[in-house]
Formats: sequence, structure tokens, C-alpha cells
Amino acid sequence: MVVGPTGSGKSALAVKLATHLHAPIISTDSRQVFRGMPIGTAQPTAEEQAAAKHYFIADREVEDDFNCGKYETEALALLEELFKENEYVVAVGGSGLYVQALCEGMDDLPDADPALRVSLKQRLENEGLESLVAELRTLDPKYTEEVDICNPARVMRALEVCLTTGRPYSEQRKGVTAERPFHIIKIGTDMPRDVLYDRINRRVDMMVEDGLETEARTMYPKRHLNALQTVGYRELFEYFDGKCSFEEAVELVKRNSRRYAKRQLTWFKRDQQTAWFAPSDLDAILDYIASRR
RNA sequence: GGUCUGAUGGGUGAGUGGCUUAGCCAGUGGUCUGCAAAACCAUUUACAGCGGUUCGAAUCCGCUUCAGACCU
Repeated sequence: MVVGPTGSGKSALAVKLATHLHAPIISTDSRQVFRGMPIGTAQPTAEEQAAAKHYFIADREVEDDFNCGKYETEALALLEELFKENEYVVAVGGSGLYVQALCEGMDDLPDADPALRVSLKQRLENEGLESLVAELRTLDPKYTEEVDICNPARVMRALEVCLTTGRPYSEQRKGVTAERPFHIIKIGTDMPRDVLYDRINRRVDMMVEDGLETEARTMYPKRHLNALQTVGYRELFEYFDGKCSFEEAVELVKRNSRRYAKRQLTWFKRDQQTAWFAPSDLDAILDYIASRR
């Protein structure tokens, strides 16, 4: 399992590891799964995909529902197949929650009911967050104490679970780490912050050169889909709407990519099982894997 | 050489004697169980230098340094 912030060289490292270990690659990325956005989500290049078999890359449409729960189910089924023929499988991706779903598993909670979600969103707009918090307090006082009640997304999700199951959310949150039928070695790629940010900035420039604007323009009619709530697209949509200049949009893509990288680091650094390496230090990483097998 | 204007935290930019720190941005730290590249929380005491006036100076006065404008 290779984790790390965006732009830290995970994909390239994964291909090297896959080559050395004769392993296929399974992506743990919430956005690279979609077709039509190869540039903005920095999907593996054609050469990289030729060098190793990749899964969960551009294998569904942006209209398709996808989330960490579905990912867990699909990925586990795929891994069962892959481990029949491979000693190793390389997982790589920057979506912390998806990594957690794959490695630790999710509790058995219901998917979102789209209609309920829409109505909760409307209530949020009309009645305000306080109203939702008040209802959650009656349905699940325990969780209301724990949850960040300033965060609409969390409050709405908790309400959603309470309302669809008829039981308190906190009762169903087990937080138990699932047993997996395979051994997981977690490797993190990192580098000094200023170097990382410089790489991110330059990568955004390269995306622009490679045609990010055209790609975003194609996706513009679908901008309200969750798959397009993505750094690199949202900012360009603002430009298409005339809210800012192209140059400003590109600067925002860089800034938001840096912030995303920072959030990824806070998430991944928390996992004590992850060993951190410079992405170029392949020998040390292979030694580490050999020592942990 | 002279006159005038200005010098505020990483950037921008308000503040004209006390009423803790303007604000914004960048940055930084954090939260995280089905929208997660999402959503959210927290956060940085600076007033060019030296001296003076004052109970008290970023704010008033003087000198110095620097920058800009104008004059000769």
C-alpha cells in the first residue's frame, strides 16, 4: 500500500514496485476511477499502464455512483481474484478514506438515499444547521456530543443514517478494524514541504500545457456531479462562468492542490503503521518490503 | 544640494495618542466511517532605526537610513 500527498511520486513508485514484484496495481483514488478526466486527476500515463496492469483507473463514468463503501466491496472482490495468481499486489492512492476502507474496513452502514440527501440539503438551506443539529440531538444525543456540529456534512450524514435505519448512528459505529486475508505493508512517500509544493505547482503548469482547459470544458455540463467536485475542475468552471481570469483560476488550482496535499499528510501521518520514504529511494523501500513480508 | 511624500507581520492593507491582536490573502497545525480531490475547526502581537515629549507613542517632535516625486 503506497500512500502520500498528491504530486509526491506515488504513481511512478507504484509502477517500479509492480515491476520488481511482478504485481498488478490497484488504485486507491476516489477520482482517478472516472473516465474523461485523465489530465486533471493525474491518472497513470499510457506508458505506466503498459508497464503494469492497473485497476480502478478510468473504469466508470462520472455519472456513476461511487463511494468508499462501494470501493471496499469491489476492491476486496478484485483482490481475492488477483491474489490467486499474484504473490504481491501494489495498492496506490491518495484518498485517505478509501485507503482506510480497503485496509481497515467500514462499518455496515447504509448508502445514502439520494432523495433524503436532497431534502436534508434543503432543510440546511431553509432552516439552518441548528435545526439539523437539534433533530440529531433527539435521535442520537451521544453522537451529537462527539460530532463536529459546525460541519454540515457530518451532521447530515449522521441524520441520514439515523433516519434510514431507525437507530442511532453512534450505535452502529463500531470502529472495529477488519481482518484481511492478506498482509498489508504501508509505505508513504514524502519530501520537504517546499520541494513538494514546487512539484505540485509545476505539475499544474504541465496539466495546463497538456490540455486541462479542454478537458474541463468537456466536463463543464456535468459540473454538478460529485466526480467534478475536484481540484483542477472547480476552479476552471469558475473561469468559464466569468468569475475570474484564466491565470487566477490556475493559481487557485495550485493553491488548492497544495492544501489538498497538506490535508493528505495530516491524514496519513496519523497512521503509525506507515513507513515514510523519499519516493526515489527504491532500494530502501524494497529492503523494507522484504523485511516485512 | 533643496522641498515634499512615504516606510506597518511572508504578502496586501486599515488604523492618527490608551479601549489585546484591524481585515483579507498566503502559510501553518488539526478533525475525519458511504459526496472525502469533499466538508469542517484552529492559528501567526507587526508597526524602518535611534532619541525625545507623555502616566501612556504604530500614532506627536527631532535626527538617521531607505524609497519615490518634484525643484535647482
